[in-house]
Amino acid sequence: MKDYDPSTIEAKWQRRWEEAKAFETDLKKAKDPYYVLVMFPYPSGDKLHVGHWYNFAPADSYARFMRMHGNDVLEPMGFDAFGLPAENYAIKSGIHPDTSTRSNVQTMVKQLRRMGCMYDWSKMVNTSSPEYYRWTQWLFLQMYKHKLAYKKEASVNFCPQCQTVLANEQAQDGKCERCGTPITQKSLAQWFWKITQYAQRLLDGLEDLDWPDKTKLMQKNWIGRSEGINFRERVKDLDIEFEVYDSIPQTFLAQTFTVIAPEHPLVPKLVAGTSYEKPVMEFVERIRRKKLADKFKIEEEAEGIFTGRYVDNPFGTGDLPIWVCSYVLADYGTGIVNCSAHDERDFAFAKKYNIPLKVVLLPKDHALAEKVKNLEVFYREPDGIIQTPGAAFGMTWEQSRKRVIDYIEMKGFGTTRVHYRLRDWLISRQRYWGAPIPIVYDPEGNPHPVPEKHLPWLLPEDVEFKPTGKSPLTYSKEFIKRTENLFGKGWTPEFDTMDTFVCSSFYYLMYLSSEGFGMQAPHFSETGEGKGERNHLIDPHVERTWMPVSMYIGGPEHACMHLIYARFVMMALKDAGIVSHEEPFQRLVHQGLITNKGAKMSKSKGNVVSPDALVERHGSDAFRMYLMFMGPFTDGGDWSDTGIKGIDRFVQRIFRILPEKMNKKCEQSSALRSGLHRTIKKVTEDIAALRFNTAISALMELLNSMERETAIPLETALTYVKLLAPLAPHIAEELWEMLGGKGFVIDQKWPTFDPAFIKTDTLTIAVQVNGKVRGEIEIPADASKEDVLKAAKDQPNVRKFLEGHALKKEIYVAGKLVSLVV
RNA sequence: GCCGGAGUGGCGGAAUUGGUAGACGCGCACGACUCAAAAUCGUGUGCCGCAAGGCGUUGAGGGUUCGAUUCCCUCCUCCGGCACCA
Repeated sequence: MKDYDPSTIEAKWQRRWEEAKAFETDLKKAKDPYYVLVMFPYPSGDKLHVGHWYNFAPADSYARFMRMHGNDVLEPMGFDAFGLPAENYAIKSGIHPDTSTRSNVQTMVKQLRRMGCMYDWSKMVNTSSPEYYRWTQWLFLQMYKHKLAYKKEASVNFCPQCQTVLANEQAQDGKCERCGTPITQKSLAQWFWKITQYAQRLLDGLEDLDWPDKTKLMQKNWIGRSEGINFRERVKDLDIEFEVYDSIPQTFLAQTFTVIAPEHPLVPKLVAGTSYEKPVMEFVERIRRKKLADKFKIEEEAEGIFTGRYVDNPFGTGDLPIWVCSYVLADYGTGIVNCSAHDERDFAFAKKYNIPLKVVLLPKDHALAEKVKNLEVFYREPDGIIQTPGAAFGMTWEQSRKRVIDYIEMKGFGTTRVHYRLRDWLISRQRYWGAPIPIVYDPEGNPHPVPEKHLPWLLPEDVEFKPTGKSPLTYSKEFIKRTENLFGKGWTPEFDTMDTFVCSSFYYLMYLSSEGFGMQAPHFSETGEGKGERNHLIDPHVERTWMPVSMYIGGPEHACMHLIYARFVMMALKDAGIVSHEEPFQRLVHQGLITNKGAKMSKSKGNVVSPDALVERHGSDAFRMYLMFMGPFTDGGDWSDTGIKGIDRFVQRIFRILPEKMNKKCEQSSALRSGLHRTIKKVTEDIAALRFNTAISALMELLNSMERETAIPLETALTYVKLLAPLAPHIAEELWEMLGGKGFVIDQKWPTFDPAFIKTDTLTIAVQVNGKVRGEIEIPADASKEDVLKAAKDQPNVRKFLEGHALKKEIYVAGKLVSLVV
């Protein structure tokens, strides 16, 4: 028997699959659509690494498993090709991002093909191709049309390294999501998408999604729904009213001052024409400058200045001085907050500026209570006791909440309101390698959408890549000339491009779009270009049948970025009547992260592991099975190739034992039959739950027992090959052919098990005495409880431990064990 | 600080409506084959014991139970997320 030689056999089956167009899915004819999607990769110069394999290969095994269950499976692949790395590479090397991206895509497609996954390459997408970003721009126009896109000046996150603004979601831990540089705050006019309008729907929708609880919780926290009171208040001596948001209204009688954000438009009005105007406006300007100069760090100590104005406090607890204060957020709540002794920051701020405080909550502990009363220590605990006279007196902080809210509403001081932490999505980027925002400005500076007939609104070529804080597109003469030619003299284009997360917020629809109505037949090209022109984003029939994505697999790092943007865009498209579903991804699974020496693989750390050499030596099947066998798919782990040998041996043994032991005439032994059905059950359940590691170990166990048989019937061998097919597709096809199977094994029906065959005639029961295992007994499967207990007590070693003791209790767990207590 | 998750042999890991902890694999040791090595195959692999058998054990400590990796409490360590959101 020859050894299994992956290089020839894998190439052979990849060719056969392709010739038969085995993995091209007819979207319109599908009866049982099942959409398996992995988060599409960035076409980086690092090429395909072990992490991609760890993600893609199990996803493919699952897709194959679903196909063998009779589903019409779509498993597409594409590239999230816009973005900073290609542009940074261009700055360094002078090579145009389009050139390097095309070449990277070509290399990666080649590598991906060698994996032998069921990718339907006819549907490939590349977000940087004009055929694709035409739709990214179309999406922008839809958002603009439905008043979900707007431009405003706001304090935004800015990365001094990348020289661009970033969305809230991309400022992680105060650092740039891409390069790790500390983020600064800057006030700039930028384009936003109104994701906040969907806050409640994004929250409610989570309920019915089959997603990891952790991810749902992260989105929930990110949306940050908070219920509280909006107080209506008046400025004393001025005809100005405003609202103040308070999510913990229990303190309202303790409030002694009010703070307002420096950027708040009310600030100038408060101080206009008074002696406070000059110092206050200087203070505001100083904070603004700090933000402009990238020097404003949020963790710095709070600063503030008195405005000379007071709130005409309706509660009758005295007027509240109004302070401008650096720690107040302009875009959360109303930008104005009432302060009390029972908030830690307010407490510190008041002490710093000698603002009077009032205590309304005391701990039960007397010594501590004295300190709290004397304002020596800050205090706020759920079990603190309310001291203010009235309905809430004597209640705990926690209990009093509802009572206080009812009282406030009854008195008409304010009304309950809901606020969200979620901010609008900042989509402008001052970078080159992205989809240009399809907006032009008239000579007065008013924005106008670029008409759809001019899409794609092409990304100009004649630019300067160097990041200067100015959008690279401003250097393009062609871009400016193009705008003036089309719209008239003095018109200028928007120079910013869109966040790449816009491109990826709807790509799952683009995979489905290549066969829609009114579109030319698609054709595949190495770069993913060449999709025909069409008038609709997606065929409604195809969208109805194929959405939402049945199984979506990707990293957990996207929980509050891509995964929330995509949901928002889908909802907006639904409201615009473009799609019928509200949620894009029904089931979501996060693969684990593969690290190297404990660190995330990255080019800068130089610890990226290339799979190419291992695939060359052991084959795609062995390598993917090794990755799946390492541990649970959702766990990941530190990279090591020790142990791939075990899978290599397994593969070679399958290839040897199956043909060697197969005997068409032999009978199936009852032990083998039982083992086979047990394995079918285990493998079926495990793959369905993405527990590939235990599915593989079950197949190893069955192989071990088959090896002990003198011969195995053909049917058993064929069933084994089918069970193997999702996990090791090439070997399975080869064996299927060798054993005389018809067609592709991937087109066979998945085996089913018969519970009757799993049962065995005798069972082994453990016998415990006082909780310790003292022996084992063999019993017939249908033995009665009495017989089992009798046999247990007769077991010689058990008897030894029972002698001389009175039996207190006897427990029989059917089919498992007997527990005796003396 | 707040919210999650996880700690099992030399290693990756298996087993949870509470029921024989360590499946499967790696590594290691010994043996077979070989002039030899690699590959392959066999046996063993928590501790004591030739064995029968005994003892121990799932981060630490306590609790519930006939029985706890699994449930409860306290603590330790690690990982992930959020963090001037009033």
